[in-house]
Amino acid sequence: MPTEYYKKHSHLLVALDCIIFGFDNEGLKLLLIKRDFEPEKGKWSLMGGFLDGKESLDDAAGRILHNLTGLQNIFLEQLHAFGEIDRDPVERTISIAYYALIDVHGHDKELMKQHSASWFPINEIPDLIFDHKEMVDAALKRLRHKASHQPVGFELLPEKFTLPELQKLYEGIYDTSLDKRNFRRRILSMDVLVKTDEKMKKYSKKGAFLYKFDQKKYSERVSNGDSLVFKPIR
Amino acid sequence: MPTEYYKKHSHLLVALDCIIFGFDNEGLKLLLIKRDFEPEKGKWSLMGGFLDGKESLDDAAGRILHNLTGLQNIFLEQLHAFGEIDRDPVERTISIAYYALIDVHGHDKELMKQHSASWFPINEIPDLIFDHKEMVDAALKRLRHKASHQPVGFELLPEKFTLPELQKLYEGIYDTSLDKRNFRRRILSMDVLVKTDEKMKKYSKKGAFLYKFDQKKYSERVSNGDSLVFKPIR
DNA sequence: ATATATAAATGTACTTTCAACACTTAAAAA
DNA sequence: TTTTTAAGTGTTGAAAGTACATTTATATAT
Repeated sequence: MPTEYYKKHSHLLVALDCIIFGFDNEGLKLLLIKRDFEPEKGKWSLMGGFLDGKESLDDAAGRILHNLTGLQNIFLEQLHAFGEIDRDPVERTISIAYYALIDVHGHDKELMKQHSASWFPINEIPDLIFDHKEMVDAALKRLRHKASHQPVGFELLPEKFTLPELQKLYEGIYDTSLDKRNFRRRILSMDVLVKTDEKMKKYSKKGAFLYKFDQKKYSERVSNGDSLVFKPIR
Repeated sequence: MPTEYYKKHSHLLVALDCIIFGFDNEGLKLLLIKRDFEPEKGKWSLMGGFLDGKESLDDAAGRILHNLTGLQNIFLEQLHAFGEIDRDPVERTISIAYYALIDVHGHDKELMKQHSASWFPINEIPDLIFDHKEMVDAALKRLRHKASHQPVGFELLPEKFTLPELQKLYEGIYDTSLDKRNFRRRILSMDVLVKTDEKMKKYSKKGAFLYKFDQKKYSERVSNGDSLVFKPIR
């Protein structure tokens, strides 16, 4: 039962919006949906939804991400709470934005169709509803910062990936080009990748060796306070 | 008018809680209040309040900080939205936590009394209500991260401060000791401090020169994309 | 007046990390 | 067998980071 003190304050709608990043060896992509309800029906938008009574914020964001992608146990992190008074023209709503990193290939195409969802290159984002552009900008900034300190890049690739792919990913994230030798040396010196004996010949005749990220090795070192930190990538 | 679509979703209380850091040359301090209302009356708590209808989240956090300290235009940054279902036993409430950095001396003592507020050394935080301990831990982590990349330390000191004070501050934030010569060289090489010709003799016979932070110089360089970044301090 | 005590201020040499740069190799296709 | 293409590999010079000890200014005590 609400006490008197609590009663007099206003109760608001709480929304969640997901900034979903993907990568497809061309560059960094953003997943958007075409809104099928008012207001702003037919406009491009982040995937969102409202908080239900019986779920935490993190769970709600996970549910919304799952609704669009069919994916679970994905990298999904709270970005920021957006709360300008008029951000939603219908009714005062605050939105907690989350950003997700997914492998652009491994998700449910049927759900994509249902939501009229589509991937956009990060430099060709169309006009978005409400304050969603602001959210995307903040998410990109966060991703860039995060990727320079923690090994989140791997979340955007399949389980096995080549070093040239990983380099392309970082080049996409930072919109820059990197020296192959320096990049490989730096990544391998972290000692969190495991080389397999398989080669991937999708992008070259010679083929490139596939690697896996060793989450266990990484976690152990981090929890040892071993200050293993991804250096900023330049 | 809410559309049908919006109506069916639940409306929640939105709270704001402020993690207020200060520094007094002994170490990093946290400002807490003794709650004067139920639930958990008499227990230690972060300063908080509820979002009113006609203010943004940032404004609300500023209002709450002002209510306790009398201060305005203070470093105040959103930390995280906390939304576990049972975090407030009275009613489902989500709380947006903000953290603030203030000069421990320059605030309103009268307001402090009214709220039975008190400063606690960061290593001697008493039991706190709800999930406030979690908020404090997250804020401290954020402060440590932030202070290693951006010049936020100055927010915790008076306008004029000595290098030994600044060093003590960083030692407090990181709970470590630093080499005087290396610290001074690093800080001064950033070229964002202005030396005054005044000396402060509070802590020594010889006295130490007072410096000011040159916000303008710093901002200019940052907006030039000059990648002037506070290196992590070890 | 002189000695003493205290914290402020300062410089150098060594080590590690960063950044720039070009050739060789594997394998498919011609 | 040659050609084409991307993968893979090392070295060197520059910059930044780290460790470390003595001198200086001034208040206080003798």
